[in-house]
Amino acid sequence: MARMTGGTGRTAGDTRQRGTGQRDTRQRMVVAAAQLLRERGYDGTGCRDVVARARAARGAIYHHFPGGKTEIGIEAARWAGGLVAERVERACAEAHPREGVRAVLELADRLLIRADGPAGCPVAAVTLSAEDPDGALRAAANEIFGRWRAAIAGCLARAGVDAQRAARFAAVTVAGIEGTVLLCRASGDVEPYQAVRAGLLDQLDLLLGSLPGPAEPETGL
Amino acid sequence: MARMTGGTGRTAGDTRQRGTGQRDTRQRMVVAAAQLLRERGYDGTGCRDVVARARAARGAIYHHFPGGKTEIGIEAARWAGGLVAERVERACAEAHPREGVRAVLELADRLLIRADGPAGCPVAAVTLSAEDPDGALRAAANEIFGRWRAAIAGCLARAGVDAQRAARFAAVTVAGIEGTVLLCRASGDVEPYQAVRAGLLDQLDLLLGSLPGPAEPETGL
DNA sequence: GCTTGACTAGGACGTTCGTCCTAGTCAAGC
DNA sequence: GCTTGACTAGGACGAACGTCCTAGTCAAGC
Repeated sequence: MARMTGGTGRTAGDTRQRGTGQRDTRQRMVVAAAQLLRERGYDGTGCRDVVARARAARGAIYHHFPGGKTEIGIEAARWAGGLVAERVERACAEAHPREGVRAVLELADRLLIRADGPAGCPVAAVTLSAEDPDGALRAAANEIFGRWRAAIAGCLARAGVDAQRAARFAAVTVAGIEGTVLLCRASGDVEPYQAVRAGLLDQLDLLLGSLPGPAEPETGL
Repeated sequence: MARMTGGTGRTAGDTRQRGTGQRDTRQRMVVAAAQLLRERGYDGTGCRDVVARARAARGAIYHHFPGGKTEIGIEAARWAGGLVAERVERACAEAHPREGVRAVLELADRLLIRADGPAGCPVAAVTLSAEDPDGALRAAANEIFGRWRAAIAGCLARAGVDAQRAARFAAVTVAGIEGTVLLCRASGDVEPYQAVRAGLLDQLDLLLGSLPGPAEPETGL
C-alpha cells in the first residue's frame, strides 16, 4: 500500500525500450532473488519477497519465469555464482597463486561475508533447498562450484604445483570459503574469516615453498 | 492412520518410568529434529514433520518444548553437535594430530556426508535459518563450532605446532568440513570430500614437517 | 484510431505453516 | 476408587506459501 516508487506501474521518467519489453524487470528479479537467497536461504525466501524487493508485479513471476520458484532460484544462483566465477577466473588467469588466492578470499569477504545483512551465499542456499525433485537446483550449484575449483587449481598448476595437489588445494579453498561464510554467520563477526584466510595462506606458502623445481618459476610476466 | 507402533498411545511392553513422565518422547523428538535438520534444513522442516518422525503427538511439541520450533532447533543442534564435539575431543585428546584429524574427517564422512539422504549438517542448518530474532539459534551453533575448533587446535598445539598456526589450521579444517558437506550435497557424491580430505592431510603433513623442533614428537604410546 | 502484445496489479485457489486449545487416556499415589 | 498429572490425539486459528487467473494500462505498429 505504501509502496514508495512505481506507483501505478510506471513513472514519468520511465525509459523502457520500445517493443522489446521491459527486459530489466527480469534482471531486477534475478538480482533481488540472489540477495534474498544469500540473506534468508531458499526455503526462507518467498516469491512474494522477490517481486517486492525487485519492485515488480506478482504476475511478473510466471511471465518471466514459467518454471516458477525453481527457475528463479537457478537463475539467481547462476547469475551470482557466474559473476564470482568470472572474477575468480580473471584474477587467477595471469596472477601468481599467492595473488590469485588472495583475490579469491577478498571476493568472498566482500560479496559473501561483509555484504549487507548476515553472511551467506546464494549458491549454498540453492544447494540446501529442502526440495529439489529433479536435482536442477543442486546441478546448477555444482556447476558453479566446479568453475571456482577449476580456476584456482589452474592457477596453482600453472605455477608448477603438481596437478593433483593443486586440485586438492583448490577444493580445500572453495570448501573453506563456503564453510567460513557459515562460521561467520554463526559468530556474527569476521573472526572465522580472518583465521581461515590466514590458515589458507599459511598452507599455500608451505605448498609453494615445497616445490621441487625452481621455488617460484616465472610464469611469463 | 497406519501408524505401526504406539497405537492408542502406549503398547503392552511399555517401560516408562513411573511419575517422571515418558522422558524418551522428548529425546526421540530431538533425534528426529536433528535428522530432519540435516536433510531439509531449518526452514524446510516443520514441527509436524518432527513429531511424525518421532512418532509423537502434535501436542507433545509445546508440552516438551514451550519455546516452540526455535527451542527444538537449538536442542537438536546442541545434541547432534555436542555428540560430535565429544567424539572429536576424545579423538584429539591423546592422539597425534595426523590421527586426530583423520578421525575428525572420518566422523564427518560417516555422520554428515554418507549418512542416509543427502549430505547435510544440523548445526549448519540452524545457522542458516531465515529468522532468528534474538540470535539464539546462531549462538548455539557458534558454541558448537567453537568446541570443534578448540579440540583440533589443542591437538596440534600439544604436538608442538605454534598456537596461532594451530588455531588457523583448525579453522580451515572445520570450515573445510562444513564446506565439503555443501559441495557433496551439490554434487551428489563423495568426490569433494575425498579431495578436501586429501588436501587437508597434505597440508597437515607440510605443517608438521616444518616444525622447528623434533619432527614427530612421541606423544605417548 | 484500433489492434496487439508486454507488462502491471492483485484477487483467489488449495495447502501448509507455527501455535494454541480441548478432550481423552493411562498409571501413580492417596 | 478417586484424584492428579503426564502425555496423546487432533481440531481450529490466522498467516503465509506457490501457483494460477483475470482485468487493466501503456506503447508500438498497422
